[in-house]
Amino acid sequence: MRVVRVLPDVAALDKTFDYTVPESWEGDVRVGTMVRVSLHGRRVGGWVVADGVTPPPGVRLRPLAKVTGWGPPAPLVDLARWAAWRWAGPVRAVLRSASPPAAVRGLPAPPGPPTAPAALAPGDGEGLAGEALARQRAVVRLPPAADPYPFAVAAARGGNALVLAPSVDAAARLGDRLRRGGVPVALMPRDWARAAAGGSVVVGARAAAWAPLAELAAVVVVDAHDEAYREERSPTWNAWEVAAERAHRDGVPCVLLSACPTLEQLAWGELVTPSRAAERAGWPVVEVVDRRRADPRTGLYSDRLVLLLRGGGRVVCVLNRKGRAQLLSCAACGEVLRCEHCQGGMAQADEGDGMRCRSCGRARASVCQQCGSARLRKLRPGVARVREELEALAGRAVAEVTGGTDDRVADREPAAGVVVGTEAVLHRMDAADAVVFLDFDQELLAPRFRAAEQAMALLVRAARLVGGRDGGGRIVVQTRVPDHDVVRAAVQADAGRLAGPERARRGLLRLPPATALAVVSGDADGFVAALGADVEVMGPSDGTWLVRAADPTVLATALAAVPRAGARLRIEVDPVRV
DNA sequence: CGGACAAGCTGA
DNA sequence: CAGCTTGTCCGG
Repeated sequence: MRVVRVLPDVAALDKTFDYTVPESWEGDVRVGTMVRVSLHGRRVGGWVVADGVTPPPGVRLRPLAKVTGWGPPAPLVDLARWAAWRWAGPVRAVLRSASPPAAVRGLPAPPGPPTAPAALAPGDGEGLAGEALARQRAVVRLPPAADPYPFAVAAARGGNALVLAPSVDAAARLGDRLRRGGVPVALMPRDWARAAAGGSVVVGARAAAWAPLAELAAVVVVDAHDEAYREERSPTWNAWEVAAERAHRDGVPCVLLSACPTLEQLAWGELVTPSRAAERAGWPVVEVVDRRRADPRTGLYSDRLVLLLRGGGRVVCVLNRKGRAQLLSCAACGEVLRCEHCQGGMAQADEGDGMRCRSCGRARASVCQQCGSARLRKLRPGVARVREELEALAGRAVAEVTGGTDDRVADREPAAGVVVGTEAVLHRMDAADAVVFLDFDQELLAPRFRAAEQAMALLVRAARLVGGRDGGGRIVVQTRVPDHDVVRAAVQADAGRLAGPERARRGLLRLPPATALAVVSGDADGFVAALGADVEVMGPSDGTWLVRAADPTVLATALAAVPRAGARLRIEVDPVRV
């Protein structure tokens, strides 16, 4: 009797169980197949994770209850195990990402060969693509305005390529272009079955790293630095790393494209750069407005900004602060307004005249706790307030975009207009004549160890809206730190200038990639206490511990060595912020 | 996870 | 001691 091992899709049950395979389903069951089984009197879904196993003696086996359909192919089941180890989470969660969104009962016939060899604009990055694909691990520092398309086409020529883009939208656009170019495309997750059938280039966002391709030919990751590639839920796997591991296992090239590759990525692969002239041409002009000597009363509004606002054209202003004012002071005595309960800073309430504590959320009237004056000064105005002030300065309508606005601004705003928003505005718009970072220091000096890389990524996003140097668009950066490595790298259109100093800083502070980190929270006292000597445990502070190891392998091994039976804890490996 | 079952608590 | 809550164990 054939026996398979099944991992049930049941939360908090990371255990496998053996079942017999009824003869009528012989051919439908293999490693990865999605099944239903009876477990403790109920029917649950799960994956076949091993075939032809010898069950432990003394258990009465039950037959599989149902074959739901196709699931991740065997090598991906193995890769899922690796990812679960690498990011210290349940295999089940990873297998879910690797499974089709709806039951797949059969695969379509693979498409024929490409209808037309995908055409490329001559010289348009094709040389660089060839150069990159000739390596097993390449990081191409592709400037913001350069087109990733030639890389996708070049990868597709070799057979079943996997192309990842940071958003579903970006993936769909790239997929459309490939399809128009005559390349058969499977867009994940919609075309899961077509991807599994082979013969197509598979294009998709984060979860497409788990696309069911057989005989992978090459991997291309577009905008590989993008944090959208990181899964937020535990296990916090990163799609570029999963795709890279996959390519490595299959012995095929993996190419990461990014205008600002992360230090992890630079450590992983071989850097391929375009010519200095090409990289320069791919960045817009970046203007620095030095605010060190600025009158504090002019606040966020430099003469340069006013000139741009009045000049017509589409101007996008970025300020990463929501609401009206995030910090207030008394105009009479100068005291900063603080919460009477927790001493946290008070923010202006979104509606009405009151204030709300940013830490504990308690509300109170807008009156100075020191002198009772009701005349307040806004120390940190938010987007809502800034919109009103920009409108007054510009003499034309200013639209506000926040995380809540979900449609694309391009669809409803005139071609020339002023838009202000949090960084979400950079995702909601396609084009602009200028992007102004009203307070870039907030990004540069943010208390997160990846702040510099994240700030650089914002500049890259902004550069996408305004285009390359010859298009005439520009980025304006208002800052009191004009000599910051990020600012200099962007001004000189040379992302490489950031890497060296940033790597040195991280090394000094023993932060990734010099070390590997995990944040452990929840019911974790026992867990962290049992961790081995090759990791360093700090904390707890605020109920979370920080675990540090020499590298990701040591970290994963140490975390995997401690049993977690029943403990309700969360482990975030490679945290974005610590 | 969720069902089964045992041990512990309460009120008459 | 029935009736209920709470805790622990276990699944093929």
